Amino acid sequence: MRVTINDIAKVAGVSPSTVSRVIANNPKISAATREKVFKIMQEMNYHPNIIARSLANQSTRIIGVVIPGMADKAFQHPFYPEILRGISSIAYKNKYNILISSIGNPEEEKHSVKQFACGGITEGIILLASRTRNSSVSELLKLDFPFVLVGKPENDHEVNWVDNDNFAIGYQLTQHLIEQGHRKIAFIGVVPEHFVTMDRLNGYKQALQEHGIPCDEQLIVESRFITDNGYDLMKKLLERGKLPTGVIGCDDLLCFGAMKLITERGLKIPEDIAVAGFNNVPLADYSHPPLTSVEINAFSLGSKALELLLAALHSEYQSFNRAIIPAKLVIRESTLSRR
Amino acid sequence: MRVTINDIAKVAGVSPSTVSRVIANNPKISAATREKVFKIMQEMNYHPNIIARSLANQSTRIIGVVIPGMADKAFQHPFYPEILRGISSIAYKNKYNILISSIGNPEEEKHSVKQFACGGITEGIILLASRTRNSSVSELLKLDFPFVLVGKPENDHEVNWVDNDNFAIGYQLTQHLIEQGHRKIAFIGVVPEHFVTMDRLNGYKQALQEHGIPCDEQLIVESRFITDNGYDLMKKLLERGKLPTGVIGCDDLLCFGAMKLITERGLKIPEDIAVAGFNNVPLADYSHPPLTSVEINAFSLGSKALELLLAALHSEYQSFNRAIIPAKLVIRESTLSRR
DNA sequence: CTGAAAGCGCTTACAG
DNA sequence: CTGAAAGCGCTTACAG
Repeated sequence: MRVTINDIAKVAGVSPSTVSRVIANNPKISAATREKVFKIMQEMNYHPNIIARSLANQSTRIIGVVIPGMADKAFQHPFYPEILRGISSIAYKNKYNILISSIGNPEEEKHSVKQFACGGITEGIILLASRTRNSSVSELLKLDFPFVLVGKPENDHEVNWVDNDNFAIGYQLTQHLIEQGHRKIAFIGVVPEHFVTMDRLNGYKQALQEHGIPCDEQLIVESRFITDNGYDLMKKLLERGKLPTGVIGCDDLLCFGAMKLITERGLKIPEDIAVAGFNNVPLADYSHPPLTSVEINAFSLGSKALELLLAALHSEYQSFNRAIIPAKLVIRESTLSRR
Repeated sequence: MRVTINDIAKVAGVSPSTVSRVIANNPKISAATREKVFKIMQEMNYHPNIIARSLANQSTRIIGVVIPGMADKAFQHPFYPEILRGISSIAYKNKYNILISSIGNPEEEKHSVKQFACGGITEGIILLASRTRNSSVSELLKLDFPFVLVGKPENDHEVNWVDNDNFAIGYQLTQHLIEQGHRKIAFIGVVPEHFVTMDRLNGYKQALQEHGIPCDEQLIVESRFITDNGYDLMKKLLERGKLPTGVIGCDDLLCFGAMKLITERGLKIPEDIAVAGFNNVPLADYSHPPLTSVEINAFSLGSKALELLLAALHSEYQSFNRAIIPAKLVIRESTLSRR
């Protein structure tokens, strides 16, 4: 069916080895035969079979991306496409391809990870963390298969990982609100199983403490899922009889919901309540008022993750590396008191 | 290094063929040897090499997904993850894997498409349309490689494709506004190169016409990119001296921007201006006020696309199929006049 | 500079 | 029910 190396070898009157060497740009081939073979390859519309090459080379140039959150609606967060873009940009530069896990539930995730790691399809895996206890991490560790985690692992030392400094981010955003004169600052959307939210919360607590503001646990609203909506969380907060002057939401999307409730209650943002989020989603600019947030550079999280992975694959010596991607406070109207 | 079929054959004292048959669950193998071989496979932690199997089978069970819009920020639209989820759900059920194109610019896209199609890695391709003139379509057509387009092609007849009926959707949404008493309805965000937006616009025009409302071209605001923001488009509209009572944005995200400007100008939604969009992004529920939109079922677009592709791959006879995914008007406060 | 041969790890008619 | 052999389409030491 398809044109193979043998077909063009025959037509060119050379051996398959020679054709292979022409393709590989082996310098030992004479210019004459190189030309001749190339011409015939063109004419016969030859394209190397990547699978065969992978088998012979023992190298597939495919990396797997496992997205645990893909099952649920959270996957619609702009964060994920940005990470994928980042991964993809580095993949292209290094002639790698990206295989993504097709997963609905944790069962399928496990299966995907196993298949990627044991099936010899992928050379390495990028795992997008979503839960604190990620069984895929221990699985990959057990298999001794190269991978990079996007997000903080349970144990720093045996894993390659990339993340923001979420503690610092939480601290920074809280400090910004304190500087704007707030002392009653709520923190909504903490999911205890998610390191990200816990780290941000701890940053918040630290900032309060350093400014001599006692931490009121009643101002902290937990959430069971990262997808819970801010509207309900905000409502829960108000039902506790707490009326903060500032609200930090663990994600911008939560903030939009919270802002809706605040407005419905006839309160003004930022005059009555300032609101700030994390992740700087594109819409943060277009909410009403525009939302102060923290740009986490998801693109860089992705590209750096693949860089680490490729480094690990091509390095002779094993080491466990970590990369912290800088984040940046983006101040908008939702936290600007006009005093 | 890795355990191969030969290794376990030796240990089990059978031939590699037998091991292969055990793996393939060939019924001709005796229960006894089956058990024995399975046990040793377990003990030795054997996993078949997918690449080798692909080469022998001439079947990779990998399908490629090419995302032309991946280059730009538009990829952050919740639409894409949803499509991917849809594709992925069907992929998992059919034991297929998904390879995504790593592309930044049209050049890279072309390269990806060629590689996927000619390299023998993927058995078929799902192409997410983004431009009217998609060179990848003609490329794949020329290569006679199986693919399904998500979005409407230039020529219906030679392509498998999946889409919503965007004309009907545009019509439906416009009619809803007309029913709410609006006669001065603007339509913003038309990108002439995008079939989607043109079809929706034509539906709008048709609805106006059927209700005896003359179409005022001044009320239609074009956009150069799908990523243009609604804030600016809305501003452009108002600068023309046109003050509609209803605004339809070609995408919900545009509407959020438009709503921001409207509110800034001291106008009320929906009392002064009703706003409605398409695509029903998750945030439509949480905007202020909640945004009327059209649910396009992106998940189904994706899953149906893969279903069509698999059908095409496994069918003996070639045919060009088309699937229209139903959409549903979701009415929220942004268009509910309280008269 | 080029070719014959072995090998990558599997599958599958063909015999028996 | 099982094995020996050929083959999938490449690559790459080894000779020459």
